Amino acid sequence: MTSTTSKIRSFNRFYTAHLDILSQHYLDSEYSLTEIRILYEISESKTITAQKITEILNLDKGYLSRILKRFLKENLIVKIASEEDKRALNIKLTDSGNELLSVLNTKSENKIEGKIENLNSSQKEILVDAMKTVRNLLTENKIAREAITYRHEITPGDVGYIIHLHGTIYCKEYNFSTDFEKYVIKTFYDFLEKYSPENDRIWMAEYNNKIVGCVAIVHQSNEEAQLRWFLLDPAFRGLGIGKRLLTDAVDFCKEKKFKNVFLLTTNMQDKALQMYKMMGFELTKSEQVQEWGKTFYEERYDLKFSI
Amino acid sequence: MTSTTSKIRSFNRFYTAHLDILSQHYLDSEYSLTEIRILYEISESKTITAQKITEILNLDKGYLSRILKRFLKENLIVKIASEEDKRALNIKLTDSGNELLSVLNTKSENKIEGKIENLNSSQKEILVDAMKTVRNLLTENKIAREAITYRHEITPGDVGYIIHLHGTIYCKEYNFSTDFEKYVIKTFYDFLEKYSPENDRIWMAEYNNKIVGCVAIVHQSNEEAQLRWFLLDPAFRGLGIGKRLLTDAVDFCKEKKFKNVFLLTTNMQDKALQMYKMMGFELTKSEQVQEWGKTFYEERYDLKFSI
DNA sequence: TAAAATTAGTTGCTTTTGTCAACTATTTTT
DNA sequence: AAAAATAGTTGACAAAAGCAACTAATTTTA
Repeated sequence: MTSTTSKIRSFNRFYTAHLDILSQHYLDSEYSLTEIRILYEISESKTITAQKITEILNLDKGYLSRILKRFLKENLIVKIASEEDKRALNIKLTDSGNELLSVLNTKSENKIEGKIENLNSSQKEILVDAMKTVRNLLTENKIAREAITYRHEITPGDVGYIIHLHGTIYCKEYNFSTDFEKYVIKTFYDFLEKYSPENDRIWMAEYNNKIVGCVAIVHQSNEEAQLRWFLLDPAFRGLGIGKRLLTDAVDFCKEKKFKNVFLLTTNMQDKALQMYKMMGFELTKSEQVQEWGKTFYEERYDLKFSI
Repeated sequence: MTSTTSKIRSFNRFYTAHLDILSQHYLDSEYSLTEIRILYEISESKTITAQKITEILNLDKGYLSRILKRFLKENLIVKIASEEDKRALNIKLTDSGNELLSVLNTKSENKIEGKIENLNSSQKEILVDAMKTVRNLLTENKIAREAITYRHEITPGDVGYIIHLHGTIYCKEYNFSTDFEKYVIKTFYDFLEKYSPENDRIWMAEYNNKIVGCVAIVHQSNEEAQLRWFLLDPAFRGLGIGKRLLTDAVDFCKEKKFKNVFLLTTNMQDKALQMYKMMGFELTKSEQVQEWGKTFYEERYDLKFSI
């Protein structure tokens, strides 16, 4: 068994080598990698103090001072005495500094282009998405709440993906067989047959353009609706996504003036049950059944809206 | 619009900073990053020549020679005269070299552990998968044929994912509406209702544990079968996956002694049509229809097996 | 098969890169 | 108003890396 950590270390070694190759071309130029990074930082923030650069790039101030001195002599930067702090100097790129950087950037981009030239556009998308995921997870040391987006219009692929999530998650967590997925497929087919954009709605939570959680309200009559397909990818629990989805669903029921909303679940879904109860749902029926390769209680929960 | 290249550059800068932070701890030890990498390379290949190390790590041989001299003095390595080439020396780690490296490795792993401690196991899986994808795409500058795996047992989640692929790909390529996905859901439900493991089969091609292509054979009688759901993610075309899937499907038909296999498609699927024809399928029917928000020809192709 | 070219590794010398501490001028804290 | 901290500069120095000349062995070539 190789642990997560050692897989990450392996990736780190790989990426170190990869970055080394990309930075080779700087040897052609008369500037070192550090010098170019300094130029890049100056360009990024338009105007910056030396102090700030040492912080960002972890450089010794004496070392940086000398590099900036050279840049000044070569007319790549200008130093402008700061108004607020007379000790500090605001550093800016000159036109020729900008030009140099843009030449170097182009070279760097060509080098990268060469590394991905055989990938088609979909593959490039896969690459960029994966990088985004790596960055997100490493930066935050968690999945950022802000990285989760919500929507409720059904677009092609959504229903299939939600079925897929049901199949995999229920198999992983409760060891349900493929029969369960077949059952979900049936429920979705029936739903789509009777789908009324007015009275039915599916909410989806997404991370990196992938659905990670969902819930739906399906009207049964003008008075009653069913809450269905409440599901959250285990990787995305504890981020308030479930609460947000359920709240949206219940709010929709109120807005549509349903008098009652119910849901069918099993006694196994402990996490979901907890949330249902928190939203005010109450157990109204419980029955032992044997299905999808398991024995469990099928339960009905109801939430009545008082007038 | 930010291009792929600039997104990659941005990731590179991010990861450079990330690696810098991780390597900070080497400042505590009396060895430089280069020296540790050398030790690591020696340990990896059990026994290695100096020449090989210079190639792998891009080091000057004079520089390396001196580092190895220090390692020798400190009893971290031994140099054993090579039998085959009397100029060369085989380098090996001593016990204390191994010990040092393992201490450093543990430190490095702790540092990484700290970076991911708030991720749960599913999130760690997502991270590792994403790294694998990045690595795969950058190393090969293409998707490696060997990275594609094939299987034909239906596991939970498969059917949902295949429906999802149909929905997204047909929308992307032919602008089909969600009605098409609904139709696919119906076809799968019907299939699962009558599914016979003996006479029906679905083949799936996977990359990184994700389905990227599929095809199925559905028996109609003892004599005839239908080929269905032939689909390939655009990112994975041109790798021979389609051919492999179709060949498997046709071979299965031969094995099951069907006399005829047919498929229904549209005139729009030019790429798939080409492959069908290559496999020996012939057009037997063509009819104009208006569906899923488009007008097109629905076509039937047949492949008869001569006795 | 002997001379020429190449290769693995070492060593002396040099440049580049980076560190440390002392210093000035200014700002912030007490 | 004095003390402490901060932005930046400079001199001295050490570490990291590169270059070229050299030895000894191996491979190529003619």
